[in-house]
Amino acid sequence: MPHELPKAYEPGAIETRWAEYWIREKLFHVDTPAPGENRPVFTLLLPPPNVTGRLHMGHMLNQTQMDILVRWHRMRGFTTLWLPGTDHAGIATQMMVDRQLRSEGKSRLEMGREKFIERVWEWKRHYGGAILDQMKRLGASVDWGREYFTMDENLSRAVREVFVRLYEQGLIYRGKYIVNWCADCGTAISDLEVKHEDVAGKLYEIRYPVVEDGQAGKNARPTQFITVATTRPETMLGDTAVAVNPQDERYTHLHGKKVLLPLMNREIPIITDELAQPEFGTGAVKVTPAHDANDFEAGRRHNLPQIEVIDEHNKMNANAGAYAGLDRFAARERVVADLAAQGFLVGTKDYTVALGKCDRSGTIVEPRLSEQWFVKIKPLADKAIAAVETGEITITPENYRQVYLNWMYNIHDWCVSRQLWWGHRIPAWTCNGCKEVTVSREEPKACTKCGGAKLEQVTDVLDTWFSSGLLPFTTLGWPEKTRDQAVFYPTTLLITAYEILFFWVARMIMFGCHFMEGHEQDAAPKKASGWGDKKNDSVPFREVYIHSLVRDAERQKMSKTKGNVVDPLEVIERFGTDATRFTLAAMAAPGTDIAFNESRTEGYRAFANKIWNAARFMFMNVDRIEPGLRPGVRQECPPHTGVAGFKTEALEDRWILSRFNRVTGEVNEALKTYRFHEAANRIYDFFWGEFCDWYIELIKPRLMETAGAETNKTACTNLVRLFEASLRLLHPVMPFITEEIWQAVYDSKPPLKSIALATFPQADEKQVDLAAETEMAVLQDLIVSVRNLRAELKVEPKVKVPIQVFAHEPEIRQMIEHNRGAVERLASVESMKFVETSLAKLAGARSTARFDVHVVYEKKIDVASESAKLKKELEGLDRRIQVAEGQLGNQGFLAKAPQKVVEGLRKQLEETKVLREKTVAKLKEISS
RNA sequence: GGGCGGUUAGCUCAGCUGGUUAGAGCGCCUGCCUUACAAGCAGGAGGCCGCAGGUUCGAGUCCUGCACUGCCCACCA
Repeated sequence: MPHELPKAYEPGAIETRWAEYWIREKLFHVDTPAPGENRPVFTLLLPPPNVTGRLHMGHMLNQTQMDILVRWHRMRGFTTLWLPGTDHAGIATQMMVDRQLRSEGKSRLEMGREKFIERVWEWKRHYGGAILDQMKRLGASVDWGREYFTMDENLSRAVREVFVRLYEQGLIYRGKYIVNWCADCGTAISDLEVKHEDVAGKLYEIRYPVVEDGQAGKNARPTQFITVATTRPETMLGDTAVAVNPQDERYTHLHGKKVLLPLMNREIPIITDELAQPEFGTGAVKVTPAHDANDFEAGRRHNLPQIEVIDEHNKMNANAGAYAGLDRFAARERVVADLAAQGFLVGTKDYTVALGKCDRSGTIVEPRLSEQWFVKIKPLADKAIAAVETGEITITPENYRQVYLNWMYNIHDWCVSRQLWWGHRIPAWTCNGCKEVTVSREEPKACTKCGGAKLEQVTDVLDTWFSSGLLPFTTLGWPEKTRDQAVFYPTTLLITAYEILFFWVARMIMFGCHFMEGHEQDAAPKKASGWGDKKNDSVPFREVYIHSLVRDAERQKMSKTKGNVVDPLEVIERFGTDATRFTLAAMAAPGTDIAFNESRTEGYRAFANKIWNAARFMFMNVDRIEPGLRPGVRQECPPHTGVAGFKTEALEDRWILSRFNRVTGEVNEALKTYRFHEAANRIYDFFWGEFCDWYIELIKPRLMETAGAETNKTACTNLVRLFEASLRLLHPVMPFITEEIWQAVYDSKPPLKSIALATFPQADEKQVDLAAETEMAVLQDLIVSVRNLRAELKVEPKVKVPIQVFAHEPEIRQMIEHNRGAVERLASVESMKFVETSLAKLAGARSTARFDVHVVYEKKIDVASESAKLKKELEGLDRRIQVAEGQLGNQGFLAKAPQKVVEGLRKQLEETKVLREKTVAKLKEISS
């Protein structure tokens, strides 16, 4: 008994079954190719999801696109490696476990570092695989045998190696600088982790009394003031200067003088510095080196003291005098009130301030002076700039190239230390004695400076992106020189969301270009699409494709707080993975965001259902006509790139084969340039609109017993062959349903373990048949015309009508004659008669340039509405003729337009004229 | 303050390098249970392609300005 498809298409069961099968059979496992093996290579790194993550639509879009390309390459014979893994996600994971502990009434601090980290590992073992399990439901054809975790021992070793090397190269330094401090997370964060938000705030103008020469300072009555403006009055407690611009003549007389800092009664100097811009405010600015990055720089230029007044919990500290212990915002209110009371507040203006908030906790970030580790970025950035400027790495869509470059041009040193416990601990040790820091691959036995044996490892860990930035080579065995590296590095492509262009992509490029300098990829990797013959093999990938953002149906960004997050698994549950994948692919026009619309997914489930039913139709016939065909096909199934063993007996055969090849060409072309939507739509239109709507309908008679055994057999074989090839064409987008039907085609005994290993169709020029396409178009036109007429004449659906056809070209007439059966069946025609003169003027007739067709049916014509309609038609035709004649009479057009366009227009004009004549005749007839 | 994108049918969107009559899905209207499929079939209505100029033989497509809208980047108090 052959493999049966159930009557109803139920994606759930099919999809989980095949997802499991693919993994169980290790279908996507890639062995390291031996030297000399010459298949082209396609390598792709999965952007590692956070271990704490849950699958969202962005992931699904990302993975759908990757999987489409991966399957497509694999089917085209590339050695295709798609490398999966997860990211330890420092802050996110630590926070999650923290929260868990708190709910148990425990605390991280009581527990201690070691116990805590153990606990995180335990958490990871339990829940860390969740997101990858979800991925499996998507059908992602990754090599599960190579799965990694960024905290794996080998990857951690590589991280230490990188850190030490950078340090030795002078590219890592440590120091006390202003960093973005998140009190909630209790750690420094990088510029990228700060999101600015415009908020209505105030600009406070405060006057500082100038200390006059010869006066005894504090007790003297001030005679003049200098007014500064600030949005953060509480920081004035830590002011150590007031700056004016050296060019600003308003303040020349104050150069070298001092002011008395209100509330603190501290004398601070007036300095001249570019920091103060004459145009802004009063032109004088307070300088707080410990709480503002600009002021910090100015402070260094002028050797100013750094007075910290806010601590790591955002509370005022002892240096804030009377304000100590207050929260920074409470302090602000108090400071402002006191300044006003003492007559120092000149005014308050409404002012929009760009508040920096921590990306993760939402807390307002405090610029804070603290000891951190930094990567000196310029030398790395220079290489990363060159790689993109020279085109050694291409970025698609192209506008992101400039975005990337602009960011790189203006890059700042990268603060890589984090005051967390979970992550890669910085491989540096502080000597208990002399406080010297030793950076080393292994724990040092003695201090490099004083020789002391008591050393303690620095408690900070590295920014998570530090380790993920290394993945393109560390996952391939670096720092060892491995065969994997030789083959798979540089990876071919990186597909990711715009959000992490700087976080991740930029860092990978910097690290890759730096650490893989001099690397040469083994064998000549064949290009998926034109990245040319660029020599630089240090780059982490040759191409970057930035996909769009998935929004909700109202174009709103999905976010948990808004509660508009669409859970992909829920959508999958209802419509199936294939339909959901298809939706994402079909909506993924490069550069435009996707407003995820469920009704689209519903439509694509209908498409899957259509495929399903077409398959059922096929099997129904195969099993009746040629029960041995299914295994038979298996036997004669060599790897082929198109439709093998297809016999072109009839017009529809030539036509569908031609269309298949054309569509195949278009699909391949579209995938080459990441035009997923185009690939998806081409297949959709072909399968539904051509294969199902026309081809299947047209061959039905040939499948009927009355047609005879030979005809039956050919039709049946053609159907199977074409279907099988279409499944391969569709497989990258809809892997599950295609696998299910493909396996059934071979009666569960396929020539390969999976359609995923079969060959992707390639267009064969020789099978493109223009004549067949033209003839078919006329035939379809004829059938549709009759259907139209029937509707117009309100012919009862069940009634078959006689028609008359006039075709002045003998070839066309002959072609229609040949396909008489098709016309009769598909247009509910009782009989078709050819006539020798035009039928154009008859009521109940329709004309095209190629033929007139008349439906013979008694029906009173509504003369008024009919002639109105004809007049409107005529107007349109006249307009077209006028435009065309105008163009063709234009010397400029004739001289400059391409031949093809001119000729096309001429032909169109001729046809329009024929049609016009027919319409005129008809109008005349009706009106008379 | 800089930069980028969007504006096409009631809704969601295609329309690549300018070229013959601007497309699709959903929705809507009419009619069909035509033995693969009602998650279907057949037919239909619906568009000054945001506005104003310009370049061109020819503009939804290129340029300029404007309007509305979204996003990103930024240490001007």
